[in-house]
Amino acid sequence: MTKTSNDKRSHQRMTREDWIVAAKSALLSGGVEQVKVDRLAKDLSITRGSFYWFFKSREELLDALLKDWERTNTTPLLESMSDSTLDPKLRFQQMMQIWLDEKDFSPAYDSAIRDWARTSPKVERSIRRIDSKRIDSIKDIFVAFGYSDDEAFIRARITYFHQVGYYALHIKETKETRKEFLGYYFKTLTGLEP
Amino acid sequence: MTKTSNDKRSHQRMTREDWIVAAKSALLSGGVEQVKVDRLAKDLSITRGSFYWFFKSREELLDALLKDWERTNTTPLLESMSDSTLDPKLRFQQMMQIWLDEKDFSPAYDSAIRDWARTSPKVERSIRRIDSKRIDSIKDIFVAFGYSDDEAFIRARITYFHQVGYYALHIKETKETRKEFLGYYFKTLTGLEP
DNA sequence: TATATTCCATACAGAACTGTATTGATTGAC
DNA sequence: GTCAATCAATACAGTTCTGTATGGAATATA
Repeated sequence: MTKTSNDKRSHQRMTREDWIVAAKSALLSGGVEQVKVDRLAKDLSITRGSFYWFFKSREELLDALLKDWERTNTTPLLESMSDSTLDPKLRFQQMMQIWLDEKDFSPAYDSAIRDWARTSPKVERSIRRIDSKRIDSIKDIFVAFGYSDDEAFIRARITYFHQVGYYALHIKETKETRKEFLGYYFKTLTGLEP
Repeated sequence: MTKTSNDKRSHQRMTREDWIVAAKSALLSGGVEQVKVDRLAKDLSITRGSFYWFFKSREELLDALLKDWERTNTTPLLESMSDSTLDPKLRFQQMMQIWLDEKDFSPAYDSAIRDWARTSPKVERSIRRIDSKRIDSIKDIFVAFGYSDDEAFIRARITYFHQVGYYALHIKETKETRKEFLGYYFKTLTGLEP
């Protein structure tokens, strides 16, 4: 793991948050199995003595990490999608914009949590709940387009699963390239002309 | 890991293949980080002495596992999709059928390898190559439908990424439910009436 | 400046793994 | 049945991790 060492010593003393940040970074770059208090300490140039002052165990850190994800990566996204007063076309475009911007929302964080869910029932439950909420929100948009409940549901699925798949493949493209395709995405997913 | 112990002793002596099968099972249920020669041995009720007779190291086992995936889970699928003499509508339906059947192809195996790719450049290269081939094959179908190169490409992406996302979410549905939705999938993805 | 609180270093015990080396048991070929 | 090849058990050394216990340093508060 040749990772840029996040030396924190220069800063001052450690906080609980610092450990979570380091854990997140390790999770993103290598999955849960790489977030070891051992390595985090080395990365932060500090000893595990500090860690065990802030956390009871590694598990407690992982719990905190999951909470961090929920707080920073799911609530804002959902809120930004649920303004039902707007024109559906606009809502759809706004959604695509959020996926594209990767500002209010980090796809990499999402993917990492999804991988983790594979081996942790706790995480599995958490992400399943979030996925359902997101799909429902997207479905609302298609209902507003005038589609039947069933078709709106399938279109929402295709839209959402497509995003998940896109991130799962770790495609590397510039935002410009992605923007060029936006028209076709709109046409296919909504079934309407752009 | 409450896993059904694949006790092999009753059978007879171990083979290289037996270890790979056990490794695959561990990979599927818990990711690469769970395939430890230690645990495999315990699961097979044998000692690691056997393992190190067949394999130089754990890494050699993982290499063999990746090869197994390529051999059993990619070649057959691609071949079944590339019969360009057929009607595109039929080809599309055949493809959907393969995803649905999960016979010539194991989505779970695919997902597990994809997770693994996150931490292994070797695996990453492998799956990236396969993904490209698959997307190309799907694109061919949309081109046969009469779509432009660009639009065919995007529709292929949506189709494929959607599948990847579907499996990444570990959705649990009966095949009957999935079949009911097939019409809407066809309509959305191909832009045509079923 | 005393002193209590907060934070960190160090040392220890132990689990879970990898890999090597050696010997013992089983099997097939003759 | 002998003997060589194949497969497996055991013991050992070493690494990477977790968690505990304890003492010492830094910081805030009085």
